[in-house]
Amino acid sequence: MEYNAQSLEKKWQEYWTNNRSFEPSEDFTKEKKYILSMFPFPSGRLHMGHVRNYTLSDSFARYYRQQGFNVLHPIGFDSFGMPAENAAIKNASHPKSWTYDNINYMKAEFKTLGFSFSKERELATSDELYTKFEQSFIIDMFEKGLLYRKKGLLNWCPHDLTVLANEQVVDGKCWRCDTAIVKKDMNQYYFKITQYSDELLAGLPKLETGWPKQVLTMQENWIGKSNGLEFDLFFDDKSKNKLNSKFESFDVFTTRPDTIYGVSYTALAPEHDIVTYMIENSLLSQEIISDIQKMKNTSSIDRQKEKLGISLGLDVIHPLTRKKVPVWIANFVLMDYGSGAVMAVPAHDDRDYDFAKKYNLSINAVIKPFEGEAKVGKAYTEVGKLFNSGEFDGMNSKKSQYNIIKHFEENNIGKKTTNYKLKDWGVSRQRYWGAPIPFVHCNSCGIVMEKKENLPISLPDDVKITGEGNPLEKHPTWKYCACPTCGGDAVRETDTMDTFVESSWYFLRFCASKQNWEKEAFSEEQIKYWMKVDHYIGGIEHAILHLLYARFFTKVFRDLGYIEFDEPFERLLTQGMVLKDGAKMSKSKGNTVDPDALIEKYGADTARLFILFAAPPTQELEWNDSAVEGAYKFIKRFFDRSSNIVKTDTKPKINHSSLNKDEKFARKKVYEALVRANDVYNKKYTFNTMIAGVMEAMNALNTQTNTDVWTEAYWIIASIMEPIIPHVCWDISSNYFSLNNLSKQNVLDEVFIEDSMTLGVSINGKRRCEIRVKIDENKDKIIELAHEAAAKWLEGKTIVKEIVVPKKLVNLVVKG
RNA sequence: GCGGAUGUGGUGAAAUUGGUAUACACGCCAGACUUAGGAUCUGGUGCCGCAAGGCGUGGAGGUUCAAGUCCUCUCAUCCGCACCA
Repeated sequence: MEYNAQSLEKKWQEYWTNNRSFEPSEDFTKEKKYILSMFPFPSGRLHMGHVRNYTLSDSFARYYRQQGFNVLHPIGFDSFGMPAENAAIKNASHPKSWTYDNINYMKAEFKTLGFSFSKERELATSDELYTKFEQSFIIDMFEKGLLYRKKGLLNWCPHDLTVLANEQVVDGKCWRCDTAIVKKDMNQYYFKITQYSDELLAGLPKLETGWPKQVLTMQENWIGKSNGLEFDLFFDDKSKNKLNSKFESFDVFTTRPDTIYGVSYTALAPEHDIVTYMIENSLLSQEIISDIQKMKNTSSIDRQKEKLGISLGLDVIHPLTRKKVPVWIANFVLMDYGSGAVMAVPAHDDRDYDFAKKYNLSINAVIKPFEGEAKVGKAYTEVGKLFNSGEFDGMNSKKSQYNIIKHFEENNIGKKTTNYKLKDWGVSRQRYWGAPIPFVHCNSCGIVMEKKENLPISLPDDVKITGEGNPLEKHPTWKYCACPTCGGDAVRETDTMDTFVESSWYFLRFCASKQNWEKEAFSEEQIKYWMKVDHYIGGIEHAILHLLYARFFTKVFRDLGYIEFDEPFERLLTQGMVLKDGAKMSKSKGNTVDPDALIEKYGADTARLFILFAAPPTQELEWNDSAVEGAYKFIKRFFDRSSNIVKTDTKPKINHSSLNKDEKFARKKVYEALVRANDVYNKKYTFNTMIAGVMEAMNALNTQTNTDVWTEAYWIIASIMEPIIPHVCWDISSNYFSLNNLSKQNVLDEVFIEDSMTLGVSINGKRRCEIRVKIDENKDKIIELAHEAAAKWLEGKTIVKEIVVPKKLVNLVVKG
């Protein structure tokens, strides 16, 4: 029979659908696995990154089904978000129809790829039922004080009168009309994620067994906990007068109190209150004011590229030396970290050093190395010995931090403080295609929560997305409503929510079976059974934000009493990007590979096999058309050679000792592949080497003709390859084994027993030859054999050392 | 700029974590079969060299009997930087 991927795959896809093969059981006494891949934004068509993501999760899901687990492997769509509006602007379409058309198309694509998703739990986050519960949670969080309103700086296009996302700002200009953007201070909603800073940080070590270390490190750095000293710097009288006595001092935070005597200037963020006051009261020249404006309108990343400063003509008094210290504005001082002001020690901080050099400010060293001298021409940032530091002279700089903080505290001029880089999470979006924030602004009651029975607050359908203004704000009627508290005239909040909110709890929603979706977000019983997610698979680009937000929501839901665990994801697998010609696949570069075309030509199994074989999942994947061809040929060979096997409902029993050398070797290779397969799902995720193992087994099988060996091999290989190339494996398994082999496979140790082995022989670490020895050969005999084999290289030399590494090699160290 | 990663044949990659570098595959070369081959099968293939041998894991040093793996410095590429998802 000829291998025909298209008809074979279609046949099994229909079979799986008709048999509801992948719907989880409601029998909660069975052992479960919850396999989740990050759900996609419905951009229109699947791209290779998606194929990689879902091939990985599908392999896990299928593997655990074979192992007898009750598997939940759901899928949905993260369907709110800006691209739907961008498409609407571009094609004069409606975000809703664009989104749901895309979803339908992509669902069909999932089917052709043979992904074993539970179709009955499919959801889109833009569904009203999803919005309903999300809004309800938002209200809960508001009541708990975890959601609040404050001013925040946004990118504002003065021409389109709209807020721009960072990606819509190109070189400081609006992407649509090229107008220079300005930063605008607007009221926005924030989640108080900082209330959980410590817990989010403390939870990281518990994830060490299941999460990649790099992700934990990135999150740790992102939360950015640091201990240090906080103190006030007081203006001298002259400066105080300049400021009309409005400000006495400002607050600074430092993680290096040991360098306090080295302070030679201080720097404020351009957004600092004092700067704002000086601008508003014309205490600075027009020229300086416009420089400050320019600085403020520069993105935080661009600001760090070139250090810029502006002298304010003010001085503060050093808290210990009582000397005058000039006050500057510096573009690298961030308003939202610490107090937006720093003490600068150019002698011992790289940034401060560059800045001082540029503006010719003094550099006062106060720490020197324990031995020798510090390098000239750069900041000395290492630990050392204090000098020029008053009573602290001679102390170890690291240890002096404690003493200096103590000194500040005893004299009541400063205190020990902990700071975090983590900021509260701004969730307001001034856009249409998102979940409305369920609040109402009432003239008499102020900001009022919507009543839960009125949820969901749905979006109006009759809008035109033009890219100008906020569509909900502009809508003629939508925002007008009665106050839920007093019944008086009120207006709805027109901000919608960040789409990261939806993706912060979708994994909980998946636990609920569809018949209860109207009634509740999820049930306690279902959550208890399915959570946590056993394997979570997605792109490394989500290492920080999405994963941190999902962890935050989990802790909040716990504190709201909805769930009983602290962390949502037991194990995390972060996949690398899919590249072509060394670059990320993108439409603009024209280097995309269309999954549909690939499936049409070779079938889904080929696409899946190539993707898992070409690189380990955590690494970048370089696309290669001829390697895809190779994957296809392997499957075809695998299918063709199934003609060597005989029909059976049970695995053949083989007497290993009666086999010849080639047969034994083939069997050993097959079982080696099985051992590797089990390792993949449990710890290593190295599908590529597991597949290589199967290929080795196939090559070895081909050197012998024993039908039992062939049959046993296919019984096992069709089982371990089924998670990867399911269609062809189901076909073979149903043709020959009544599908009985698609189940847990046991390793037979007897096939690994050998009586001799090969050892490498090295001279001075350089491999020269090899010897064959009995498995339990003693050391002296091994050395003797090594001497014989390496005689040529030992001539005229003296052996100074002989190293035997059991089961590996012999190294002879020679001289002369 | 800050934080995180990656770098091994012509190509994608492997190496049980300090122990025979290049498994498996692509490509290439040769052969077989064939009217034909962009099908299939068999064999070969790190680089230099006729050979002996030498060299070889981005680069430069170091530790070790032994380094792709550990240390120091350095270069290049990629991811994230809070309104892309």
